[in-house]
Amino acid sequence: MATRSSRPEHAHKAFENRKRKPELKREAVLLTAAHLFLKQGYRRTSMEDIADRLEITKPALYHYFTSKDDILVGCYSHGIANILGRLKHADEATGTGLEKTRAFLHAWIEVITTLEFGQCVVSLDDNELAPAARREVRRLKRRIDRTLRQRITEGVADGTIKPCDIRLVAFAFGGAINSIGAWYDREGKLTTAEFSAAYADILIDGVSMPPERTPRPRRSATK
Amino acid sequence: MATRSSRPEHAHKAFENRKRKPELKREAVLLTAAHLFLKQGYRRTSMEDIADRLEITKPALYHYFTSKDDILVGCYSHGIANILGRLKHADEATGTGLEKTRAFLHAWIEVITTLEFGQCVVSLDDNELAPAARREVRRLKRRIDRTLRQRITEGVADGTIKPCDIRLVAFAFGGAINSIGAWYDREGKLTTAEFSAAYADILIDGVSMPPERTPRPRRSATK
Amino acid sequence: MATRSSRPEHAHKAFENRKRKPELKREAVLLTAAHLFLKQGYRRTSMEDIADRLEITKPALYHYFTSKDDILVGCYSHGIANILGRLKHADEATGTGLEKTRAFLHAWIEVITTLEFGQCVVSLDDNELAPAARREVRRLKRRIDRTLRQRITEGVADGTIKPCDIRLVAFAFGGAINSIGAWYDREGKLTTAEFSAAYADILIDGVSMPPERTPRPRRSATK
Amino acid sequence: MATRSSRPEHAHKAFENRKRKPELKREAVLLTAAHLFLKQGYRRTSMEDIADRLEITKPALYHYFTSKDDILVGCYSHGIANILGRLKHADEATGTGLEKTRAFLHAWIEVITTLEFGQCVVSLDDNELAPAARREVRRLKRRIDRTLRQRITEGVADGTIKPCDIRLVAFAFGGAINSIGAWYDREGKLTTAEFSAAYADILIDGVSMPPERTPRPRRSATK
DNA sequence: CATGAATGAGGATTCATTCAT
DNA sequence: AATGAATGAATCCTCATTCAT
Repeated sequence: MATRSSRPEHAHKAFENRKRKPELKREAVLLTAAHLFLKQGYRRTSMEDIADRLEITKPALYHYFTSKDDILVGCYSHGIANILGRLKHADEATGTGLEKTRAFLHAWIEVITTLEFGQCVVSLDDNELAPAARREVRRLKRRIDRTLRQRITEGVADGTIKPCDIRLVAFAFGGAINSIGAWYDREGKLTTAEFSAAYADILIDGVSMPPERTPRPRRSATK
Repeated sequence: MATRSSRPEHAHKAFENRKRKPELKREAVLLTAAHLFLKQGYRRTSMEDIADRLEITKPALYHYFTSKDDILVGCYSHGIANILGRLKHADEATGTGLEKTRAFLHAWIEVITTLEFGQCVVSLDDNELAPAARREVRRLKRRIDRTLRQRITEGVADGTIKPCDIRLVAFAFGGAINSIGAWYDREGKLTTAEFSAAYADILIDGVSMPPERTPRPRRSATK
Repeated sequence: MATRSSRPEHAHKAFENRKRKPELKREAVLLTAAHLFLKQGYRRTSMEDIADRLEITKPALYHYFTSKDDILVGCYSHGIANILGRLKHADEATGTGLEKTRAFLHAWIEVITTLEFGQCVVSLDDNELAPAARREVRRLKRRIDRTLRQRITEGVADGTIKPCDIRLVAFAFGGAINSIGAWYDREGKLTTAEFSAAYADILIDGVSMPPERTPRPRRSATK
Repeated sequence: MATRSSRPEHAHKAFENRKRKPELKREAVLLTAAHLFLKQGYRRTSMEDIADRLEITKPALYHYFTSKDDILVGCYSHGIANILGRLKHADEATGTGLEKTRAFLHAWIEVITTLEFGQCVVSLDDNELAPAARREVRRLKRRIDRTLRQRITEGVADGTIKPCDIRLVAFAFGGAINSIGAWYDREGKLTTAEFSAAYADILIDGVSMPPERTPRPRRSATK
């Protein structure tokens, strides 16, 4: 209990001073918690882990959050708010359904790779949440999914996207994007923007070499 | 307390008879455990949950496995063995790199959707494993990834796959496929084969409408 | 969290104004505390509960009382002072021992039903008190008991009360009266005075039908 | 954790042997818990207190009971079962309403003074219980009260009990009897039977000297 | 005076695991 | 081979109380 390791590598400075904007401290708790939840999982992260890392005591956490669940909900809320915010931007993009879909994926990928909160939304298991909170979180998640499907549907309608099983496509895109958190290295060489573009293109355009645009007729197209 | 009951809907019959191959029982434990791990997560599944579902006692589990970890490792092993087995088949397919890649994805998807063990490998958090086991599991996972990358590389080489960031493509495919477990409904309408094909095609061919193959100049290209 | 709100239905107005006699505030705290202690029990009432209800902060409570215990002691003191005060009145009544006993019970019942402080004395568990306070409280409680016994003794002496085990009678009366708090509804239909009289009569006169006043001599009274 | 005082003064021998009727152990837990609950109150009695006294570990308690609440419910059930059992006996007594009421009080007092479980029912605060358990307990408690009122009503009907406010009478009787636990000394000089009789008589017959109904002299009063 | 913040000391409960039989 | 019993080590959470401002 005495010799706890863990230097404050994070934004724990918020707790250095007693009198300080409580919002900052809430934020600091969420940031730290999000980090640990992603690294070790929700269950394996104890309130003590979080407190230790912030160099405060366990009960102090309960000053800002009523329960561990509440902290998780906080991470989700932050993440979802961010995602929806950026996604709305992307939504205002004009263009073909295909372009809008691409913009949507871009934005989504960016949130995931930029914010740990965003990653919480896609990586953490909302089964941990109490029923009420879970319902709320799922409602918001569904909203993201629904928006994506609408873009795809538009694309199919205006002929820029191939007729396809929209549900399946949305799942494939979602899965590919959500998995990013598991391996993406924030310090990698690609810039976030480059990465987002490249990743979105892979998903949208596929990888198969497009048929040569030769005059000769071909039948054996991809499928 | 609570409604622990739950009729043995699974393969617990192995325990009905006293005289029975222990191998069968080990199998039954793994099957049940895999099911619960996937449904509730490893941490939230207690040894008692597993024992209850099998209608045996907790210590009996320790007859077949030395620890909860050991059970998890068992699930992984089974899953990996299966995946590698089927993937080897797919590998023997001949054809262009593109075709081989497609066959590989097919096989992979099939394992995931068919076997709970397969799903364990991709859905469960290997952070739960002891270091040694974790290393082993990761080695095997990497093997799958490596194989996929090789197929893609072949495709790029023989011109059937567009030049692309292979690492990125492999991740996208992996993510999309591994996420299947989260939403795929074994009782759905599509047959496994149909589903695998459709899903693999989405990933490989993308969804953007291929440019018209006419000789005339085009403007409204995909991007 | 939770619905702590609860408009100040009680005498918390003492805290509305900054400049105010601290005595009033002490009183307000005690009143609120007594109410909560009786409703939820001492242990289940947290300092925060009290503070919330008064719409002040927790540390503010420590301005007026040194500890939770101290508040409880305050409730007891108030209650005992009140009880003894009223009981002295009753004591000054003249008449037979029976009449004085009846008057005593009256007064006692009235204190219990009228004052929450009075009820605290009889309903709250003095085991919660620190040893010193406990001794004091018990001394005072004993004083009440002793006074009652004296009245009864007088009644036996002057022939208005049947010879009986005085200790037992005092306990029975005490128990019946102290239990009132558990079910008595301050808003009930009986007025306090009516109720007190009726209740005291039951205790003193019993419920068995008095033997017919026939001319024949009888010895073996009720039993 | 090492030097715990508390010699096993109670029936903890049930835990001396590993293989033993679990019913005995459940019973031992309940007995010990009832004792402590009565002595220190439910809230102030920790699971560790109970475990220590039984010289077992805390989690072992959870082998026999699912929660602290469950233990309390156990005490209540035992107590209520006993009370109702004995009360049924008393109920079968024939005679006037007055006699039946007296028999009922007898029985009730006996249970209280004989069994700690019985005392739990009347002394412990059922507010501690979870809503469901509380409802059940209250239902049973009400049954006792209802039976008492019926006896009284019968007495009023057959003219052996004075017309009175039956609800009030039942409360007075209940209060006086339930308070017994607070002061009754099992080791006292009166035998339980004598005590029960005396106490019931006080309640039923009151203490006021019956009006002399003959001019002739009297000698020995009622008792 | 008053307050938001912080804390130390429990307390109930869970669970993987090990004994004794 | 299998079981009921038991345990140690957590883990979440509560609360009376004290600081720093």
